[in-house]
Amino acid sequence: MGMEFCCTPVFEGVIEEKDAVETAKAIAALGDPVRLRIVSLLAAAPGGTACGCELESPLGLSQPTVSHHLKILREAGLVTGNREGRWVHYRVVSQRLDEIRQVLMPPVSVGV
Amino acid sequence: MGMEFCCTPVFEGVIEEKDAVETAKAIAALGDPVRLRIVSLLAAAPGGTACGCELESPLGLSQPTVSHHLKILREAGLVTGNREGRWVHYRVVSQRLDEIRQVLMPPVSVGV
DNA sequence: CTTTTAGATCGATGACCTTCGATATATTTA
DNA sequence: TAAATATATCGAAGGTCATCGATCTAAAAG
Repeated sequence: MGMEFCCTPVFEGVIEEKDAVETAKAIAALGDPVRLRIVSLLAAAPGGTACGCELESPLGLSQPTVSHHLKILREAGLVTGNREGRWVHYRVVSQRLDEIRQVLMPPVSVGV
Repeated sequence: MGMEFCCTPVFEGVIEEKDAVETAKAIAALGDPVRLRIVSLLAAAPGGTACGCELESPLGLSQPTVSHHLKILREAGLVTGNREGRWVHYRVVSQRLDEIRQVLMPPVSVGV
């Protein structure tokens, strides 16, 4: 119980099943090579945004498949989509990435 | 290319498909409620270790199922297992968790 | 209003994944 | 050696997921 760390350690107690299901769902959204690349592509895009149609070619996937992955990322809160005319501009939600990273904070106060 | 950050930003360039597959596999290993709880249980265990047989009851799963998940976590480098007599003492690999967290480092230099 | 383009949804298919009982292997104990 | 305990592996059943073509909705352009 030292508490000399900047962020709340994850596994102070044992994570409960209900929380585990919810957290795992968010992490699983990133546990796919296509979705990992989508996040990467959005982050590297000029202005940090890109529309779905711009992702199909670099990913080498069909439009429905890209739309499917974007939906999963959206539902996981990892990207947002703003419609502008015909296009939907997608953007990475950095705060959500931060949250997931904090969940994976190693249990420094317990280990070894 | 500022480099005013303590850690290497993730998405400087776009992650390549090959790397994405490998990284996604590691993240997917944590994208499961059971395996998330296993990591939590190991971290909370006295000395940071526990054998497989101690996990069955709190997880409410059969021995083969627990063994299956431990294998996935092992192959992802997230836990190590040291045999001592009849038991295999499992332990969380904090460094591996750190690596995954760094991969998810938000693209601060690009966003918004 | 018709055509064009972007995006979402539907339905199907094939692959993968979780789970278990049964069984095999490893190691200690009697 | 025989029995008991911990772990790993096998094979099967059931569910979930990624992917696509076809289709529908939304919005701009002609």
